[in-house]
Amino acid sequence: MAKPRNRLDDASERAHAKVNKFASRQAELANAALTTLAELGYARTSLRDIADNTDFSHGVLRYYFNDKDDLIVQCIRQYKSVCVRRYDLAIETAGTQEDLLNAFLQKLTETLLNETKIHRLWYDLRSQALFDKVLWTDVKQIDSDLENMVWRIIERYARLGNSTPKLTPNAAYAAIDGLFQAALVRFVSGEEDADTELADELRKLMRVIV
Amino acid sequence: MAKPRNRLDDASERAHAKVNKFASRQAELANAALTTLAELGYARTSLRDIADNTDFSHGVLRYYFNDKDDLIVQCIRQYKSVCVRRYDLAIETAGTQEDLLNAFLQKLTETLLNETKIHRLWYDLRSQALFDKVLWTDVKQIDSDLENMVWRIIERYARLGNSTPKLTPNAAYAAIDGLFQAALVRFVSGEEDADTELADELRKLMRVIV
DNA sequence: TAAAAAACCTTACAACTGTAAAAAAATTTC
DNA sequence: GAAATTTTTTTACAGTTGTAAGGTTTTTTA
Repeated sequence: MAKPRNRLDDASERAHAKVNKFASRQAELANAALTTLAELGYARTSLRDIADNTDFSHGVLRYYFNDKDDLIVQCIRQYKSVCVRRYDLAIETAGTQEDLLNAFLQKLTETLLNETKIHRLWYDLRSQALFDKVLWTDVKQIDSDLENMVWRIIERYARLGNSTPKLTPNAAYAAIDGLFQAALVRFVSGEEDADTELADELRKLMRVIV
Repeated sequence: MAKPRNRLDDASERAHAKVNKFASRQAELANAALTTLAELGYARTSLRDIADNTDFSHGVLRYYFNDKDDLIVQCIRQYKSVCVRRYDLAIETAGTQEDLLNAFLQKLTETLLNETKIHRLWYDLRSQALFDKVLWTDVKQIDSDLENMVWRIIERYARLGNSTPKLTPNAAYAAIDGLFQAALVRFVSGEEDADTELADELRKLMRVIV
């Protein structure tokens, strides 16, 4: 039986809707900011640049975010939600070591080619966080999430091959991330086969670290 | 027998001295810029910030460098000259695999602790280069020099142990650099034992990649 | 539907940016 | 030691920055 609605319910529903609307507008703007930042980089992006990629004026950004850092932190969180569970399906469905590795490398090279600029931004922001304490907490959180993601893959890879990882989660992520970053650098600088090189290198690396 | 000096010799000597003086003043300023950049990061450093770390006014920077990018490129070259041959002596004198690894890790953890800010700047500039083509050539050159340096170590390490490297120079450098970068992040964020962790992780990594 | 509130836009501002030109000081030249 | 040149400082400038305040429009409220 439906609850009879009274004035209080109406008010709280409206309030709720308002919060949601505010949040979704925030997300919309953060998304536009993400695009702009990915294009220009942290150092070269102004609030006006970001606003130019929306239907709003740059003053509106001040309405939805306390300041520029606040906006960028929201951006980072937006990024996180996109990238952190990318490989989970591949991990679960893979039945053999080779399947798992193929699925992982497939996704990884795919995102290297298709989301190049976002990855470029990620490394930019991670560097910035070393100078700007405000960004630090969120960046660290994403890095940790990525590390966990990589470790889930490594653990499953090891289990499927009846072996054990030879590195700590820390080191395994750092090494794989290093290879990805280097491949990104190569790809941005015009090497078209950066993706297949990355896959080859990662195959060799996986072979020795588990 | 001393060559009799004539007017032409004098003139060319003076010209030479002048060039040297200009170059050494350039180097002096680039060095100050390096310090400031290391402190504040690329995005937050203005020409006035740099000049404040010298006895000169910010207009002088324009006299010695064409523009800001020119100054920063000189900075990067200054950095390169400092860092690229850091491990050569250790490589040459080491007689056993263990000696070599110890010497390498010793130097590496030392520079992690003592030159933290310069390393932080390096990763910052490498990220910037992905957005700014002007920085690209010099950054790429340093990256390549560092890769060669790491590869000399790996090759010698392998030879001393009668084994062969299991990764390409590319991948070996990327993995080791990844570990170093992660250790830098940990150290900057306050983990005091980041250096010993780095050493442990690198020992494990070296064991499996050659 | 009039009043109130929220959402959004325009404009303004003070600080800072890289660059440039002109003035001053120091050095070199003859 | 006067003139010319180089080096350095000062000052100026036009553009950009993040931020804020004051309106205007739109939506909600009663």
